[in-house]
Amino acid sequence: MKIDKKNITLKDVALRAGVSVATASRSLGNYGYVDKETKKKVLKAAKDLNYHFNSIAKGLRTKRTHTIGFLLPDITNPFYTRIAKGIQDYAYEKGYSVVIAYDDSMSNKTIKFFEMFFQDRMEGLIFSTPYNEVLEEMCRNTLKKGIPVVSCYGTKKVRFSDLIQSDAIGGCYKATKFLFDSGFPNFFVIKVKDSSISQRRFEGIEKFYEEIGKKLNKDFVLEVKDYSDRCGYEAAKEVFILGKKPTAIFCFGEQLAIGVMRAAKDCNISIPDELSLVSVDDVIASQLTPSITSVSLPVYHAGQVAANLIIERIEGKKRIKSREIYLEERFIIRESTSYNRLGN
Amino acid sequence: MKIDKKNITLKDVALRAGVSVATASRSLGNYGYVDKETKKKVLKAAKDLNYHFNSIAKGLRTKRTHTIGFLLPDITNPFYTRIAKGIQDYAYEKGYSVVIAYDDSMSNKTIKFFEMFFQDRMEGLIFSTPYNEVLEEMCRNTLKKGIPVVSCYGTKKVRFSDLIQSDAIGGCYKATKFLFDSGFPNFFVIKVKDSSISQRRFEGIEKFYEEIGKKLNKDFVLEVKDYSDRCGYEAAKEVFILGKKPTAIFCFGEQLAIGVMRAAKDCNISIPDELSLVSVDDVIASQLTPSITSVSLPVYHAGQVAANLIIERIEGKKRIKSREIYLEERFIIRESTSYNRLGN
DNA sequence: TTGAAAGCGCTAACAC
DNA sequence: GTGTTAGCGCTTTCAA
Repeated sequence: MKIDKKNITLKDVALRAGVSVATASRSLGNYGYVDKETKKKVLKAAKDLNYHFNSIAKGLRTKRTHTIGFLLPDITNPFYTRIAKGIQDYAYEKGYSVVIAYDDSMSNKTIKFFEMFFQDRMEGLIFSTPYNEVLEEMCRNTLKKGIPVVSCYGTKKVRFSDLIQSDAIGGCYKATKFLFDSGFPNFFVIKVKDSSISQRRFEGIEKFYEEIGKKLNKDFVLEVKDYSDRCGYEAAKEVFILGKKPTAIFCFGEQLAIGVMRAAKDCNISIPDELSLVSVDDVIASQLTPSITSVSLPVYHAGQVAANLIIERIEGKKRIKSREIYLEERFIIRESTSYNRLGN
Repeated sequence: MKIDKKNITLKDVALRAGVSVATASRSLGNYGYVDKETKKKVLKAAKDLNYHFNSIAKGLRTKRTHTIGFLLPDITNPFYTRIAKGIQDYAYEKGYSVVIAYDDSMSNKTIKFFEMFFQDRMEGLIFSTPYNEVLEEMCRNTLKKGIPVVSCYGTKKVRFSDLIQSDAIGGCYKATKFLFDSGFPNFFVIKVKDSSISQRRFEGIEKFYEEIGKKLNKDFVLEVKDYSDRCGYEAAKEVFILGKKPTAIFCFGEQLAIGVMRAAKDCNISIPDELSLVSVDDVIASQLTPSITSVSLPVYHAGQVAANLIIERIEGKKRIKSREIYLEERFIIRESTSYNRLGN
């Protein structure tokens, strides 16, 4: 295997084309005045030499990197990588590359990310992570340097240029209406304690009940510790064992619903024949058997919006005021729900 | 919001610390001879000024970027992002950052990636993508420039420095033995036509049969077009409708197995009571109900190995010969399989 | 329309 | 131990 000795630079290209580096630069960079023929010569020389542009050098000179950093909590979770895809697809289109990093919710990794973020002179920050103190401080730093920050389904409790959130209230309102119309006015809810998003989801349910002038029975609300399948399993199992026989359960997270499915299986309760199940998130809901009727978040679209907002700011069309955008959630009916004629 | 006017450079730090840029550089870079006290002064000055090192400039000067590119087909698939995580975790430890890109199996995106790869002067390439012509050409280019290339569960049909593959034969051997010992000597297989990995998996089955001196009944081998859940569904459904009543099915891909579960549900066949199901990949197998007994690939570990190999080469401990590493697959017994006393 | 030359922020000889 | 200085490869005045 032969290895190219020396890096080909603009100078080499210019030499071969018989022009100056300035002209070569203008030809390759598509700017300034260059004679058509000259340009053609330069392009040919570059191709002949197998020249690869050095964007490091360009970056040093122009102080631009066309790079956006995206921080997410867990790279193996499709919920976040779908956001990442939305961001990248949009950013690439606009000539930006995006560096994806995850911090596994560990602040030492968050610190490492920001070190890299600043050292590599990234031009914008998008994050989908929950609150932590390092993030808060770093977002402040970032903004102070004039670099825009967008929270995309991330925490609301730090400084940012723009924020994208889910219209959780609207989504759960739809789900509630569906359950009600399907004959399950007394469905159970599994929500997470001390979770602000769970709280907002709950407001969606309350809103519906308010509108129809009924009261929600607090006995049907189950509060669990976190969004894990284990919590869903334990909560459901307890209900089943106590013989409460719910006809429908609404979970505020997909993993919770997966736990409920397992509990139902254990107790020989058939979904959807004996129990209707509704979930939120829609990450693998469609792949399960039965597939789960879900409130679906437009994560890919959210990523695109985030990229759009940040590039808009990077390119200077920045409005002073920060924006908060709430993206609508869809409600998708699948196999895990049925119609209940009895209405109990 | 106040915005920092000017970028703080090494010069500023040196000025404030009352030393030369060289000394400042030595202090911040931890190399060469620097007096302890001097170093302390420089560090303080840097902190005071909120100095952020400019790795673009460093890169230009040293011609090193400490960056590895990782190309995968689909960023929303946890199979690949677990590899990515393995790579990043290892690389970060060694002071490298990794740029993750996906090409959605579209060669124009592959081209874009390599443009970026060369322009940004990345020092190593890892890919998990299947064969395509652009990839082949670009890998050749990359190697010619002296940049190492590692295929991590990617195609074997291009030039590379090192290759990591799965011991598909061994994994399927284990699964076959399990099915046999569980009383299912006549299980059905769903494999994919024209897939080299499916072919190797099949060899694992044949190997077992050879050892016990029996012949595999070809009637039990189902060949489908691709690895989609749809193909799994259709193949299984047809078998069920024909009344063949298999007692066990072994799928060479998780999505195939998901399709089989759906078909079984449709036909009122209970898993595992009436049908045992074994799968390969282990991406969401543990989250399904019932959870699927699976051949599990050590993807995270594979990523770490890939990162290790490439960094070894980048740092010059390169052996001439290219290596091929086959990583063992585990076999995990879950709920989708039972024991068959009848043995038919 | 093209070229000469300065300089982006850093490192690494080399001199002191 | 520390400072001086010449570039790394590119863009961008400015002058021709």
